[in-house]
Amino acid sequence: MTPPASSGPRGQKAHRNRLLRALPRADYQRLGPHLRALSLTFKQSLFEPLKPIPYVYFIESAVISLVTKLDNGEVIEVATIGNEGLAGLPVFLGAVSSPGWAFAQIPGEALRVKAAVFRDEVGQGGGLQGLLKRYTQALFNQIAQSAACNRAHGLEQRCARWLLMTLDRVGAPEFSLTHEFMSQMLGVRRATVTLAAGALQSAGYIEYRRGRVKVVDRARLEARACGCYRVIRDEYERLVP
Amino acid sequence: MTPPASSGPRGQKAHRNRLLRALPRADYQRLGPHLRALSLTFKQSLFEPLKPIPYVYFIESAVISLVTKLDNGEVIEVATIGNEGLAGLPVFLGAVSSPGWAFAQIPGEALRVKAAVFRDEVGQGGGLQGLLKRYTQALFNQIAQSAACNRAHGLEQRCARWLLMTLDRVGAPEFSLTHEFMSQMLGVRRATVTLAAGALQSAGYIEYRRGRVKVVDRARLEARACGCYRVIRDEYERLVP
DNA sequence: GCGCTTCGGTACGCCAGCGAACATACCCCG
DNA sequence: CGGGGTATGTTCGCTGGCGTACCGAAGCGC
Repeated sequence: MTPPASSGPRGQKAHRNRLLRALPRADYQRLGPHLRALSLTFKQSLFEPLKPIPYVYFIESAVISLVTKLDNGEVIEVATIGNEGLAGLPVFLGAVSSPGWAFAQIPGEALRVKAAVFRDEVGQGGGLQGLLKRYTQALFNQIAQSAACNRAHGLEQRCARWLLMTLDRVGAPEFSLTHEFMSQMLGVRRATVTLAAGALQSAGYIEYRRGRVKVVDRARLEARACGCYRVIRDEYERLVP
Repeated sequence: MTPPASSGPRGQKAHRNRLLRALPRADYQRLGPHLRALSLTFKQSLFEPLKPIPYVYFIESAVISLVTKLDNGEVIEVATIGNEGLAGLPVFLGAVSSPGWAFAQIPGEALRVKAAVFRDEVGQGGGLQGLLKRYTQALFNQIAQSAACNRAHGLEQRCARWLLMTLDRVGAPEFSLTHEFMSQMLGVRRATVTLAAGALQSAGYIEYRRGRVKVVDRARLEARACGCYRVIRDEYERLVP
């Protein structure tokens, strides 16, 4: 299903990444030769706060967390990135580094390109430019919605939203996840996640056992989540079809 | 101090807007003739959720709130925009509209340009493109930091941060502000703001009377705020000097 | 200077989520 | 098959902020 990590790309439409698929042919032909497939392992770091961002990653099947590290050392997730997008947007936006931190939340495949090469390619104008702008807008919207959501909605709703967003990006109904990890992403205690997840489980929306979750009733899970989920998803659809 | 609202711009360096000042001369000469100065009144709306964004506003002395409207009707601020930037970024990013909502939080001057004209000008490439990308990155960072901050920090710290960010953009140590308004921006109850603001007042950092605040000890207010304030400010300095 | 509106202060009971523990259950590895 | 480590379950008291409500006071328009 996924090509071996060492092989190069074998044609635009073989990719699962939506940005690469949407790229005009001519742009892809310039960019393609610089793409290098690789597998990302759990918690593998893609770039770190205020250090130069070395590569831009087009995500195929992994799921990336974009987090902000606070003064007290706590990290909080501000966005989730999957095959709809790319990690390393600051490079597109003309920054060498950013205060954010990106790592793989779910292991999987990605294609990377050196930051300098990517910057050059973007500099050519072309279709990549516009595509990435629209993607920026969608990611922008995701973060803005999360910011509001973090303030206004209770844990159970946010928990449901988070599961759905990860679910969409993983593609499979079951994936690895501990309460501990989720608690960090959501910025709450582990014990509090246990309660919220327990509620979702006993309601019959999800099932989990020791580090694995399975969504069994997606529709009702979505009904339980806050509207933020839909707002974010719809905006992605609208901007990066 | 501010030009009459009806007059056109009288030269690039007369502007207080940092983007316009940083714009290469050639770009400014193309864009300048399309700029139209106007005064923004309190709560004047610049664009609304999912409606076409008619104008892009370069802010001179007003302060703009970018808010997200939630399903329950509540609005929460996700970013503050002042003379360091511009309202209507989705136009730059190739969107016709956005789920956000922008309005004047503090009245003042701005220069606006029709969205279509702005889009054309950006399409020319040039210096505007890169400048706006870096600005996008800075705004991006502001929102990401706010998202984390909203989750992690107590009201008093966020309150201090908010006051500082507005202060920086207003330019004057005193400005109009009610507890009620601030409570909406911060996503808390009015009564809770009264407590937090009261604490800051009795600590001697600020003074207020019926809808006006005055910051009397900026340094100590900054010490009371969370580190998010500095992270956001420094990133603006770094990207849009 | 009067009255109305708007803003701020305060109080009540309530609840989500906190911090810190400790108890259990699962699963992998030896 | 039996540890040991890791994940989950549960408890305790605590606190920040909630919803609601009422009151006083400042300012504005007349």
